[in-house]
This record gives sequence, structure tokens and C-alpha cells, in this order.
Amino acid sequence: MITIKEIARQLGMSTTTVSNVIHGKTGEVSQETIERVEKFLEEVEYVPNINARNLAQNKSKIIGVVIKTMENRYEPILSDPFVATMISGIEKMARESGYFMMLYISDDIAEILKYVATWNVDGLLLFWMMDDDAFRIYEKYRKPVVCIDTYIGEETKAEYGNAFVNIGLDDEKGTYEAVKYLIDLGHKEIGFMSDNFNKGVDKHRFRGYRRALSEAGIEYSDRYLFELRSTKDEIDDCLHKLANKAKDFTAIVTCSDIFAVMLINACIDIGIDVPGDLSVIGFDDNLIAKLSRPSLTTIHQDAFMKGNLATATLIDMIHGKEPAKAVTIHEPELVIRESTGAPAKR
Amino acid sequence: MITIKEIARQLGMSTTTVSNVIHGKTGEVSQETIERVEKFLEEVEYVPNINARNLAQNKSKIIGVVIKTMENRYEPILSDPFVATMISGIEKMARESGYFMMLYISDDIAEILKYVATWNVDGLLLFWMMDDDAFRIYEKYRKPVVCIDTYIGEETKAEYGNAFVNIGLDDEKGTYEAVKYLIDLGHKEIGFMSDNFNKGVDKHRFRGYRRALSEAGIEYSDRYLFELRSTKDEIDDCLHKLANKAKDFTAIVTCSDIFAVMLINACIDIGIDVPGDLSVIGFDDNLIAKLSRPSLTTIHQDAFMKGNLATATLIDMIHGKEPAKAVTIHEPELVIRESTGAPAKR
DNA sequence: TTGTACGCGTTATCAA
DNA sequence: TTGATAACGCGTACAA
Repeated sequence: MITIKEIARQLGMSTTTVSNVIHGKTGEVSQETIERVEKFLEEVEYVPNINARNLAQNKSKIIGVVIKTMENRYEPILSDPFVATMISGIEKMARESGYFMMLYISDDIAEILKYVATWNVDGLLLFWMMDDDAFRIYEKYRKPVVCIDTYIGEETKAEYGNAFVNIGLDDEKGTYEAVKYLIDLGHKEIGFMSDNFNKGVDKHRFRGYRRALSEAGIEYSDRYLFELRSTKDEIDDCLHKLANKAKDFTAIVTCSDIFAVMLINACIDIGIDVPGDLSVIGFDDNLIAKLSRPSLTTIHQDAFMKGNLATATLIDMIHGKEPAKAVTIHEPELVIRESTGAPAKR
Repeated sequence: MITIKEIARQLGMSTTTVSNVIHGKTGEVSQETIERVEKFLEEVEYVPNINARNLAQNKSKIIGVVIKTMENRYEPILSDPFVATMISGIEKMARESGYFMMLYISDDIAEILKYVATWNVDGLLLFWMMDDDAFRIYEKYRKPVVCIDTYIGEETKAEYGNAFVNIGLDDEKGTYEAVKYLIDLGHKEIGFMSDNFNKGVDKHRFRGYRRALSEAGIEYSDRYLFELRSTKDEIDDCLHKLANKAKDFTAIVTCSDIFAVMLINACIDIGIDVPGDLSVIGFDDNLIAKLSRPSLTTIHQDAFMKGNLATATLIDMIHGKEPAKAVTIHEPELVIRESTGAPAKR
């Protein structure tokens, strides 16, 4: 690894000149010198030492991507193609913009905080944080933060304005449209399945569900809730129970394609036909929604683009641009495939 | 961000003392001082500046994870739950060992080389590289390298000994067992499906297929090849063609669960029953193999563990330990589910 | 037991 | 147009 100093020595000039050429500050350097230096740089395949550069400039060119997960989850969170595809979108945009992505997955906020402080990353992408967590990280950190799928409370937003931004989906509308579609098909007994009903995106998806029900004059009751215990040791048993419970319903809306497919399989196992006896709707429209059979009717969102946009926004902020909006919401889109149909006559 | 210098100033002592306490070189410091410093560090929540530390020590605590992908792939490579799960295994082990993972996905080796040189990562994890690429990177780089699922040529191995290591699977055995199982069921017309037949893992999986055929006295012909064009614009059309071609076969062995499921779907679409008319076997046993219906008979490997082990090995090497073996091979295991059965009478 | 001083590779300031 | 030189924050050899 050759250094600027050494290059300067070999060319018999100062480090400043070499550095200037490297950075294209060519107004200050004679044409001849430029060419000599550039040729030499080429020859020795010079690459800057990032640590030294970062130290000098107090930058890092690193984007920290923090994903809060759940302890003992049934599968690593990255196994969800939705998450993975989003990460791909982040990675690509970061790389093309001269940044690098550092992934950090943890269920421990204290650990995450420490990580963020240590690497002085230029900016942070926070995925699926709950309100307070994102806030605490920002409080301590005071560098550009872009959240993805994180609902920022009104108070927080008022206090911090555009300081942190969220890239999200109109989750409420997503399930609202889905449930409305089911109701239009004639369904009345419509369940809602998730592993959580009062936080983050799930809370808002649940809201959309309730709203659609209420507008159709269907009275909601807690027995409509299909709560998935999504830890490794509970999930199979729980799915079996939920499938049995599903016998009393004609449709179920879920918060994830994976949940939907798992439920469908559990139902088929006990003789419930999908969509004959039961319609099931997913959320995300990831690879699995397309590949599974019956293919999933689901709520589409563009994961790759989400990661892309979040990263582009973050990099803009790092470069000092004020983001246009504190919150960017995409429109969900219902994709109708095979897992839904009109309810069977009873 | 408080610095050691500032801490020393405020405590009225030298930076050396502070630094010594931080690094636990307490033999040289009085008990009283230690406590004063430790208490103060706690109070101000000192975190070292990584760039400065790295510059001083010529380290980075970063593990570079490089994945070579294909341009215009039908889906981001991370969407494959096998890859994603492996990445999770890497991330977890790295984090728990005090390292961080930097992901770099690209189809351009020159770009990858540049990246590796710039960040002086402490070690590299190379996934799915072809022989020469891993070699070129190591040549230039001369730091610990662990490959995953990369077949290192005999010459290279002889020249570099344990300098780079591969964590892999006995791929040949995997398909060998699968094909043998099909033959035992009575299949004779067995196709082999991949997007590549002469590089890396696929080459060896293909070998296993050929060996099983040959041992059973079945003569191989090129028409047994099901070549998937896996770019975005070709894949659907190609799958349809392969499904039609599948009519002449009773079984097909594939190189990936995703390929298998896509093929099954394409077959079902044109009225081929799986496993009634056609048995299909996947590879990897990822989430999709379990979720799809008919669930996949497939060759199991533990992706999370693979990532974990590769990372642990790399970190050992970084710490100066010679790895026990240049190549660690796991045993594949055939998992029989619903996508295979005896061939139909014709 | 503690402190001084220098090197790591780069960038930036200011003088020549 | 070019060149010294100081800073960035940390670790450490060596001196006190």
C-alpha cells in the first residue's frame, strides 16, 4: 500500500501537490505536473487509506444500517425476502454513491447505541424501530438519520422537524383496501393476523383493517385477532391453533406474506381449502408471494426502491441538503392472485 | 465525542495513563488513578475514535463480505433466503467477536478489488467466487481470506497452502444422493437444471448427477440439460420452455430451491402434476423449500452455520491462528418431502 | 508510577 | 505554481 508521502518522495515533489492532483484541484497545478502524477498514480495503483482520510476529515463514508429484531425469532430476519431485497436496495445505492453499508442486526438497543457511537458513521438508516428507540439514537447522535417503516410520533416530529425522516408506506390504506376488497366479495367474518397489534407498521395496518370493517358496518370483536407467537419454539403449535380457529372465518388478512403462506399451509394441513373455504391476503408482495401456491393475493410494496430511496435521502442529508419532506409515503397496491375468492355458501 | 487528550486534561494527567487504563494495562498504574479514570470514562461515555485507532494500529475491525453476483439477475441475490440466512450467520458471529460486517455486492471484479484495497479490512469473506477471482484478490491483498462455496483449484491450493481456506459443502455428494434416490424410485429420465454447468458449486453438483447416472448404467446425453436463463427478461419465457421440455422426463434435479419451485410452478401451469407426472428436487433447503407446496424434497445444508463457521475461521486467522484445514466440507443431507415420488407408468 | 513525543496517512492552511 | 507544516485521535517507546 503506497502512501502519498512515498509518491511525493519518488516524484521529488511535495505531498500537497500529489494530494491536489488526486482531488482534482488542478487550478493550482501545472499541466505537466498533473500528467506526471496521474501517470504515476496509475502505475502504482494508488488507493487512499480510508482511515487516514476519515481521521483528517472527520468522516467515515459509512452508512450504518440498524435492524432491530426480536430475540429467538423463528428465522433470521434477513430470511424474509422483503427485508433482504430492501437491504439490496440500500447496498446498491450506497455503493454507487461512494458509501458503504455496515449492517448491524440486534434486539438490544443499548448495544445498538454503542455501535453507533463507536463507528462514526456519516448517517444512519433505522429499520422497524419503535418511536422511542429512533428518538434516543438520534438524541445521542445528532447526525442524519433516516427511518424506514417507523412511525414517528407527532410530538417528536414537532420537536425535531426534518431532522429525522421516515420512508414508509401508507400501511393503513394497504389493509384498508385489502379488507374492502374482501367485503366487496361478500366476506363478513374476516380475521386479522400478526405477531403484534399495537406497534409500528402493524398498528397502522390493524387500523386500516378496523376502519374498513367499521365502514361496512361490521362490528369488531377481539376474537377476530389471530395472534402469531413467532418465536422458534412456539410458532408451529401456534399456527396449528390458528388454523383451527380459522374454521370460523371466511377470510384472514395478514401482516406479512410469510405469515400468510404459513397460515395457508397450516390450514391445508387440516383440510381447509384456500381460497375455497378461506381467503388469505398477505403483505409486501415478496418473492414468496409469487412462488407459493396458491399464489398470494397481497399488498404490494417495492422493497428495493424503498431501500434505494431511503439511502438516497440519507446521502442528500449527509451532503447538507434539507430533505423535502419529513415523511415520504408510498401508496400500497393490492395485487390479486389465487389465495382469495368469494366466500363459500354456508 | 470526547477525546483521550481532553480526558487527560480534565483529570490533570497524561494521555498515556488514560490510554493504559482503557486498555487494562493496570500493572503500570496506581489503583487510585485507575478508579478515577474509570469513573470518569463512565461519566462522559467515552468511545474511542475508530479511525484514529485503526490508523495507529493499521487495523480496521472490519470484515469485508464480497458477493459476486450476475448482472441483471432476475432478483437481487440477497432475496434468496439461503444467501440471506448465511449473511445473518456472518453478521452475528462478526458482531459477537467485536468485528463488523461490510457487505459488498457486485458483478465487477475490478470494482471489488478496488474496494478491498481501500478499506483495509482485516479479513475477507468471499462468496461464490470463481477460482481465479479469489486468487487475484488474495494475490493483491495478502490478508486472511476465507472463501465460501468456492472451489479452489489444486494448483492454487498447492501454491498457497492454508493461506486461503474454503468452507463448503460436498456438493457432488449432494446431487449424487438425490439422483440415486430417484433412480431407486424407478426414475430413468432424469434431467439436471441450473443456470450454469461448468463453474463452482454447480459444476460439482453436475458431476454428482453424472456419477449417479453412470453408476446406474444410464447413458447421459446433453438433452438432459435444463439450462435456466436467469436474467430478468429471459427467465419467464425460459421457464415455460423448460416446463414443456419436462414432459419427456419423470424427474428433474435442480441446483437451487428457487429454481425448483419456479420450475414446479411452470409445470403446474401447463398441466404437469408434481410429483404425479414429474418429481423435482431442490438444493439448499431454505425457507421456500419448506413453505412452498408441494413442499420440496431437497438437499439440506445449514446456511446460518456456514456463515458462522466461515466467520469464526476468518477471525481465528486474523488473530494469527493457522486454520486446521484448508477446506472444510459439510455433508449434505437429502430431505424427502412432497415433490418427489415414484414415476408414473407410461 | 506518570509524562513526553512521535508515528500512522491524509487533508488543509499558509507561506514561499 | 509549489512546498512546509500543523492538525485529526490514538497507541506506544522511551524518558523521567
